[in-house]
Amino acid sequence: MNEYQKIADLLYPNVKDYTFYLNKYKKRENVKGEVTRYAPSPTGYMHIGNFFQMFISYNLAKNTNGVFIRRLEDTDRKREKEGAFEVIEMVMDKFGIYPDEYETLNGEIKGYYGPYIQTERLDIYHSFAKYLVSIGKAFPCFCKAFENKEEILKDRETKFLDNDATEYDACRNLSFDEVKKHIDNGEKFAIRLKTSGDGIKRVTFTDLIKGEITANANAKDVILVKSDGIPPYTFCHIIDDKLMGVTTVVRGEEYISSTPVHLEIIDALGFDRFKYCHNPLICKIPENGNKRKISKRYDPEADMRYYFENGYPIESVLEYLLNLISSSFEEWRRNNPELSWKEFKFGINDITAVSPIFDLVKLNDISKNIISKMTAEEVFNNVLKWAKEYNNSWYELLLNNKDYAIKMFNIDRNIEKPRKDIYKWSSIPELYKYFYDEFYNPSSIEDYDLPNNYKCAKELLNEYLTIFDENDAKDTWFNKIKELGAKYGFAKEVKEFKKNKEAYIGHCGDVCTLIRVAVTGRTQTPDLYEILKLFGKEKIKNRFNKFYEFI
RNA sequence: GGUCCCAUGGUCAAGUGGUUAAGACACCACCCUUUCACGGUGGUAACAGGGGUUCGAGUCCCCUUGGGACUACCA
Repeated sequence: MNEYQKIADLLYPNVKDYTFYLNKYKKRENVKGEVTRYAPSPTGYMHIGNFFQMFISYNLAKNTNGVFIRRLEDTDRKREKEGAFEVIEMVMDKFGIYPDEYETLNGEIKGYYGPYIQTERLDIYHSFAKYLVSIGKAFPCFCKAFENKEEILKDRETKFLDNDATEYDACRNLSFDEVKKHIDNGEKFAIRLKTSGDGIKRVTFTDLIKGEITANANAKDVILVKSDGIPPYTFCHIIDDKLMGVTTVVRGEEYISSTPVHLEIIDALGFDRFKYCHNPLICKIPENGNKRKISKRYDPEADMRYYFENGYPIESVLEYLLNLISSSFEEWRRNNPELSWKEFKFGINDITAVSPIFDLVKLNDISKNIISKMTAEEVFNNVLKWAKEYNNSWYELLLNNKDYAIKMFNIDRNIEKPRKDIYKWSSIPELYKYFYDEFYNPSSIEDYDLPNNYKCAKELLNEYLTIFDENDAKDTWFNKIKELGAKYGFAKEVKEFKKNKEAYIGHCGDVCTLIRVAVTGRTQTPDLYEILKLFGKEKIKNRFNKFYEFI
């Protein structure tokens, strides 16, 4: 037994040989497509950039008939945020993105390559750490870690000053006896990689989005296992990805610069390298004009829960993201207006290399189109679902008279050119409240900027009530309005009015506006004919009477 | 400081050596029109700068500039 093996045994006396795990987790024989994973750490509530990356990963697996894994990377106990993983589970669930393999916090496991929670895999990591020590590619370190971020920042400043390309640790050449002395003292140890980097060597790897990247090879004795016995992301993701048979690592482009470290570890372990796909980061442009990563601290839309609270249909968010991921999505959508986004297959080459700027206006536009294609029933169900969680009074209101609500949502819908004014469910109350008597709230007629017609408003409206028939066809209905208006001095045709403005007090459109205002309290509403039909004579009469108080 | 990534209108973008430099969103105008929408037509608006290579450069190379990421016993 050589010196390295003796140290390894001293450090990890009771650990299985790493080959045990290599044998236990067999290669996936029947999977031809890409095996990808989403590996969130529960350090914050789900961020849109995080979701973006997850969504790319998911699609890559789906589009190639591969496997999509969700793995919880909970190795940073200090930064762990309670409830964060539950939010991730909830968000994925609501968006209908189901991993093929996963583990939930209440212990439900799906897949043969688990556990899928990293803190449940510590023995595995220790085996591989022991192996690296035993072949002299890693070593125990007894130095003191930095306590906080300030210390790190301060240390960084001095490092920048001398710009040393290599960073070898003081403990890298400890003998067995020296190690034993520390251990016997009861000191805790971390494991560091004994880098073969010299600050001159370079590495090249291929990124599926950016192409070939050449960078400085790692030349730091990086931490493989922290002194609390838990490895950092750097080490465990490699072992997990290997054992779980991951083929392509999809992650944010902030990881490009740490890839050389990962490569050295992979090589040291004797694994095959993975394919990499570093996706761009979603950005914002704040006041100062400089692009920056979208952040939950400043941008409410960065938190995925924003879309639930505001009631965006999940398809809207997904399609917007697809639009950012692949430039060919929009054209595909135009050519396939009826298909689900799930039918859209994009290649990895379609993914843009540029960090896109998040555009809420564009998202809203996509959302308007999606909602305009829904049936009234679908709208009703969606609004109801939203209201149940975020607007109790509207939940009651809608549920109270479902038929009425559906008829209301059906106005200007299910036609060739449907109305497109809803992009999120939370705007429904403001948009539709006047359909309910308790919210019918007209103000003084002068406030509506009508032509002079308010002088005869009451008589006209009263007479309209006598001729209104909810069974009239639209043409008949409109003709009646024209005739009635003519009696009071309104032009029957707009063109006629424009030609000879002096002869009339307004035109038939003005009569409509008056009726519209009287019955809804607004100058802007969907189709008036449909509204009147839905309301019926009695309701119209009541509203007219209330409106008279403001004349 | 160092390393890496990125660079076409306000935004998303097409473009793979020869184009009048697409399209979408937003904006503006007009048309349609009972309001608002929808729809239609048109418009404003871009290859960051400088050098090369080439008969020819948005496209290839170099430099500059600008922006971003990383540089932890975080991920």
